[in-house]
Amino acid sequence: MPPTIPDIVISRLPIYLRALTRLAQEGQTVTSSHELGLRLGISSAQIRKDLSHFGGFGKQGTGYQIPYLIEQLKHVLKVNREWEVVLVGAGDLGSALAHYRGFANRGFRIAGVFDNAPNKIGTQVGEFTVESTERMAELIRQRGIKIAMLAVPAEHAQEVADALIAAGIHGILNYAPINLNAPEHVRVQYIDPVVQLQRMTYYIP
Amino acid sequence: MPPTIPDIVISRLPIYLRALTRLAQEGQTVTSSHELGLRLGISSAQIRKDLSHFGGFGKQGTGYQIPYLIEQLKHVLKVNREWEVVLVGAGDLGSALAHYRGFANRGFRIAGVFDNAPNKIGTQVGEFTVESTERMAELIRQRGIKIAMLAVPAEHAQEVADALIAAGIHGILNYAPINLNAPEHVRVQYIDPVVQLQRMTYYIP
DNA sequence: TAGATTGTTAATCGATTAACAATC
DNA sequence: TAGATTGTTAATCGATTAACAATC
Repeated sequence: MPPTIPDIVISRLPIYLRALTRLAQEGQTVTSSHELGLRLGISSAQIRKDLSHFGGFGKQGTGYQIPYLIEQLKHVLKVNREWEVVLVGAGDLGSALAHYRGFANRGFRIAGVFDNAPNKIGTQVGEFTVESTERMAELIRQRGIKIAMLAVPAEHAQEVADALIAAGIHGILNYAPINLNAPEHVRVQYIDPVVQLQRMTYYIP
Repeated sequence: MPPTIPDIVISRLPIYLRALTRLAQEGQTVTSSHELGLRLGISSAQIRKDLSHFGGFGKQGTGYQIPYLIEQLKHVLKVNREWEVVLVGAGDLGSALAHYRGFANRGFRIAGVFDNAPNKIGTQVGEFTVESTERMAELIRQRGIKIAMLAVPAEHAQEVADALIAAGIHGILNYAPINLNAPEHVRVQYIDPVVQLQRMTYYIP
């Protein structure tokens, strides 16, 4: 059995991947743990240690080939393929997410947008026609979709989450400002701008 | 000199505050570290330890008075007052943030929306008229604003951040998918949905 | 070769948990 | 009083860092 990788290590890999992709865009082909660490405010030892969980991706004396390391990290994170995701909630935030062009080249594609408000159903958001939440489970099952983005009001987040999980969803990116209860096998990630803001004010004189 | 509180403790306080506020909304007036921990998937010992950094807020045998604990946490996090924030970037995401009604009752108020695109300047987003980024520093200095939300394309994020910092900003909530370099005294928090999604795919079979 | 940088080991540091006296 | 729960101490656990042999 492969050893379990600490979750905190996994959580840093997308940050490395993002920085490496940017370095590549800037035309750089090689980097070192030291340089990457400087950019990210992380120690070079930590970067080397994190990467060493998955194999030796670098060369002594020269460092890491950026395109190669990008491929390896994508492979580890399983984003060397495209994941379809459903988006639930077609309000301001859902609409912004539906329009966002940054998912495609990083491994994700919105496969459908759902809302239960009668005045939303049938309307167009970006390239999507908003569908009734009643048809949500159907699409998820049909296409084997594993990931959902949840942009509904806090009052409805738990019930929608329950429906998503029942339909086979394994990961929820929750924009509602509320904690979700979910079974062990479902990963929930949270995005709440106010929580982030409140994490800053403590430090501001 | 007061002892330094670990950053990881501070980062959990907004989560506690959010859950307590919800409990209060549900009409509950008292809770325990055990109950709160169950809701959040955190051990009761950790919650008690975290809170004990700031004082004894509970009573043996009965637990915590929710309204009192809420007030105390707001005080610790300095959100028992209103912080003005500037929003830079009036695209889809900036527009969604400008419309978001969830800032006001949690300690934050958008004081101005800025963009440098000529076709955006002067337009209305929610209750705001988009202003040129040239007038940004003026407002920040005038009103002593300390916090900014950054919703501009990655290519411009660093230069805008530099301008914000020069104008006196101490905290940046960065929605651009790029790491920002900032001096020691500036707190930067990141919101990148793709990073969150990539943190889930590793675990999904 | 000399310089640079990796991958890894051991040491250090810090965070979480368990346990319990105090007490409501 | 008996039961419940806090705040805190000490033990455990896990993550980060320092250091360096290996080697490009």
